[in-house]
Amino acid sequence: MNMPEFENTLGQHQGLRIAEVERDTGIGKDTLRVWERRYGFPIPERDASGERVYPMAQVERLRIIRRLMDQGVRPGKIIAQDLSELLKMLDTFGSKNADPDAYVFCNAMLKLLRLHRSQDLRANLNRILVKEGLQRFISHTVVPMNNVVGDSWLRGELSIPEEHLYTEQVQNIIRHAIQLQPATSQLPRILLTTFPNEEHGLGILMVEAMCAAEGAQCTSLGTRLPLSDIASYAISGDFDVVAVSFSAAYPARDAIKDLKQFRQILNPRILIWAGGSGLPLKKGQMEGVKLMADIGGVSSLVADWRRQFVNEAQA
Amino acid sequence: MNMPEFENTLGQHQGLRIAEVERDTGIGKDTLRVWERRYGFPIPERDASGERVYPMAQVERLRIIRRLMDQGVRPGKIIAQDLSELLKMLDTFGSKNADPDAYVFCNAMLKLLRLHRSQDLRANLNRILVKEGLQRFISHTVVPMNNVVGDSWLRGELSIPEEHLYTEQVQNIIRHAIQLQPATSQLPRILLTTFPNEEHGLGILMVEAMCAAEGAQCTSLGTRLPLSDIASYAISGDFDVVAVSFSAAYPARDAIKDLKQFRQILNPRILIWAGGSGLPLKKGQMEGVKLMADIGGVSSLVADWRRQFVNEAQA
DNA sequence: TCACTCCTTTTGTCCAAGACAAGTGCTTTA
DNA sequence: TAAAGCACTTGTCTTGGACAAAAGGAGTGA
Repeated sequence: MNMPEFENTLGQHQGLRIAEVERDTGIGKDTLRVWERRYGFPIPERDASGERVYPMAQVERLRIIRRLMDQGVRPGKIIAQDLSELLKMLDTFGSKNADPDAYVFCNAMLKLLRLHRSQDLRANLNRILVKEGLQRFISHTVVPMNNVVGDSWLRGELSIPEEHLYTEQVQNIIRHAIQLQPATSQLPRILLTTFPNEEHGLGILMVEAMCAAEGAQCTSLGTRLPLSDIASYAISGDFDVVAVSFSAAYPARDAIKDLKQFRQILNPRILIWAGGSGLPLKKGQMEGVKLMADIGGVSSLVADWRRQFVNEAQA
Repeated sequence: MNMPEFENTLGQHQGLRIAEVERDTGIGKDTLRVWERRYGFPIPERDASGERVYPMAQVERLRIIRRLMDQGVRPGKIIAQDLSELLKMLDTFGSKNADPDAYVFCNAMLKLLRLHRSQDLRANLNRILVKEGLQRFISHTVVPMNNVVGDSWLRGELSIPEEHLYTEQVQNIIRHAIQLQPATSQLPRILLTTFPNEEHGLGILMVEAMCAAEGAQCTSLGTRLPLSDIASYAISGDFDVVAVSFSAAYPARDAIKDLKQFRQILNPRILIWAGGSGLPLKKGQMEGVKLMADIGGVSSLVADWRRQFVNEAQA
């Protein structure tokens, strides 16, 4: 039962133990050891009893590698590479900024974020929400901001706390707006959640906001729900749709694989709506699975569903 | 790269892999293996390639063992014991329901939860919030409900989706109430978050609610933030206090260890407030770390801080 | 009765090197 | 163009041993 081993005086942490590196980078212990064996990185120092101690520099580099891998780069290509190479590679990843107006606004918000002016950030976002309405706020403000924030984070221009702060603020605002919606009994009944490996709840919250604004009955179960539990809850609660989202960090193939598996165990009567940047849109359609290509399309998805439902009811 | 392995048809998962057991019980892979060797439990089955497959029954039992250990029981005493013995022991630890009124109310809410009547659940909770006020709502309604829900879940009377639903509803209500608080510039400035292994945000949200109601400046960064990032953000944002919470799922051992480590890297000027059921309260005080034994005490913690701050300012 | 030290037992984490299967990507074939 | 075969990549699991921190207990002295 070994100790954190924070070196000598005054919180100078010179290195982390393997369990701590796993915590901070999300890379498993086994993986760290096998990388060392195979690729020659990271090569930690050893403490008095021969256990690995990872210098902070290596941990930082591991974080960068992790980010690149989240973008789909394969570890073998990058682990042994130079640090400057890694940083250069990070720059090549970035999303296309469509709307120039939004772009200007986003950068202003980004500046507030970097200055940790959370109050101002919230006030500004709230202002836009009131001005534009919930749905336009989501599709024309939150979505581009997510992209800008995501890109900045990728390049290391934003720290993790700053990224979290942004997410918290936006979530609060959206949740607040949803709460203000009057209770409804209109169809469809939509169940919202994410799969066990997806811990980001912002995506599904945005979907909920769009649907709630259309007057649909939304029930959110938060994140990380086992597939079988979602399926049984959806049946017992008589839902019409299960909506799930995938963040960019979700491995694209797993998304497809998990969706297929979920489609198999879910009652065929219930539709699946899937969205998020972790989803490869080009991939083939599945029966009974609608891909939400952009968040703006969710409104029309609800409308389409109602049209079909009415048709079936008439038939 | 082994798969989640959802067994054959219809989402009948007959067993879990060791990584999944770790995820669901919070007991580490190494620990599971060493228990098998030493105590003879759990003894999982093996799949075609010789890898451990834990039957659900064993996982359930592990959950119970885990819960008992969270209460301070030592593993050697209980791992080999009979299941009925374990359940009996668990009853002796059942959270003390002090207030009989609260108890009745909680069970009514529990019934709503089991019926998936989320609207009614929300309405009821909201009613209590309005009637009692935010702080009393938290300490006299949410806390007992958390206990009741936690106990029910442990005994398998609640499904995971039901537990999630509860958490979502309560979080929404509390977040909503916090948002309604006017902006303040009173001290202390409090930074709220959780450590990387703690994914439950309800605890820290409750703390935020208590502090916000006292007029303190609260900034929440959500969950799962690396220690070094918390520390640097707290310094750069000129915070007076960092508040963290530990759910019952957090290994008590790690809670102390991580707190010590964090205390070392955090600027000594900044206080740490730590709370939650994952925290062994009997444990010795640390310099510069206040333990929030019960959520009701948070208000007075803020008051104490202010008194001390004023004294120092006068000196 | 309490507080302290010393000693034994308990207990979680780490290590090493090997094995393996799922996924990827390249090449060949129809 | 698409399917099929094949080699390569990569994360996870395996075993049994080792060790240090924490907990419990015994003994001692105030």
